[in-house]
Amino acid sequence: MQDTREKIVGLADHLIKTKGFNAFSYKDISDPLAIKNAAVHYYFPSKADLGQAVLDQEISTLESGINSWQALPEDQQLRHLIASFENKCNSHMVCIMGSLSPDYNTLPVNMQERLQQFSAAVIAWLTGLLENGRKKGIFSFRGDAGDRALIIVSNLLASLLLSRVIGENAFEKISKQLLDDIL
Amino acid sequence: MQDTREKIVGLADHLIKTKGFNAFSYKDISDPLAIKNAAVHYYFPSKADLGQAVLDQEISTLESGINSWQALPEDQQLRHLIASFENKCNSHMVCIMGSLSPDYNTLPVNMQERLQQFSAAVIAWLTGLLENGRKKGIFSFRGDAGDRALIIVSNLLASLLLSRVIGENAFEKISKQLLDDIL
DNA sequence: TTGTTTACTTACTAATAAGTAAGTACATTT
DNA sequence: AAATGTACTTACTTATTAGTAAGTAAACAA
Repeated sequence: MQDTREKIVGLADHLIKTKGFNAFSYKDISDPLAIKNAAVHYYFPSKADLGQAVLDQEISTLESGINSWQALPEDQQLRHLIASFENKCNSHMVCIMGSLSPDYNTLPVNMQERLQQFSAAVIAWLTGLLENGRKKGIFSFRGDAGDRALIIVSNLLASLLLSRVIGENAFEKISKQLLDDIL
Repeated sequence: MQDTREKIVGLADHLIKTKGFNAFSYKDISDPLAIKNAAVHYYFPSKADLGQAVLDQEISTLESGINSWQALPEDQQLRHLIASFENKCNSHMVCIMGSLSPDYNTLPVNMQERLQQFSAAVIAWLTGLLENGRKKGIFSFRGDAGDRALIIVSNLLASLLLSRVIGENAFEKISKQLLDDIL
């Protein structure tokens, strides 16, 4: 069954977002699935392979999300992005970038590359979104759209981290201000 | 000598900011100091004790920094804060909050408490700074000063994380926009 | 001078980590 | 019916981890 493979990747994704890549082991995956750790190694010989699979899934999930919002007005697309972060906040997760970037120096090279790919994709999409939205008069902000995209990504990422420590209203406050600043 | 103790805390602080709390071991500290791992355990019986010492030092360093800027105009104080993050960026470090918050769920309780203390101290100080600066006409921004403080902390924290992945100019761009938004 | 404290080292233990080699049960293909 | 592939398990190895108990050499105190 391809089912087990998907369950492993899903669990690994969740573990990265709750405990961090260096803080989970194959046992954390094999136990809940009621299989042996060697079964996880059967699908993903090394932890680097598993990490890469998680990032590949994150990238394709992002791309399909972006695609499905394509026809919506720019502010609605931005709200969808923010809503996806709100979901993570409510289930006490951080985003993949927020989890993996502090550990960046300790990650295998293949994971570093995918993480760069992921962040480049988010920023490129958001930059275009802001630019188009500004042209249409939906958004209003000063300065370069790329810089504004960076600010928004930066705030969403950090809001999940801060929510862990100072409580969940950190996310609300930050995301509200973010929208207020450009609408 | 108290010297060794301080060197241990200093090294641990650096390791947390470069590799993360769960990714360094006592060997990473004992080797460069040319002592045995048991010598580290002599000063800090458990890793939780060492982590607490690092956070206590971070808190007192923060407080003495804040104190030394007290007499300066508010924008100068903010620039000092930003400069301290720029230093971290240049030496390829993230801040203590940026490193520890993704691992928050895996941290011992004493470290969770100190991390809350640390973030509360930063935000309380920055909130007061922004409020005073706005009264004097040095800063100009909409909304609650506490929310704005959250945004600034959030951006500074995340800019160091993003710099790791997408390059160092992420920090420049974000910090520049931050100042532009309120000056 | 004797005893005690300080700052370690030596030499471990127990637990957990990632990873592997060989075997097995079942399904599918030839 | 025989051979092969799939999805695992059993049973390990090797490395690393946090942590500890007991010893030691030098400094200091009574």
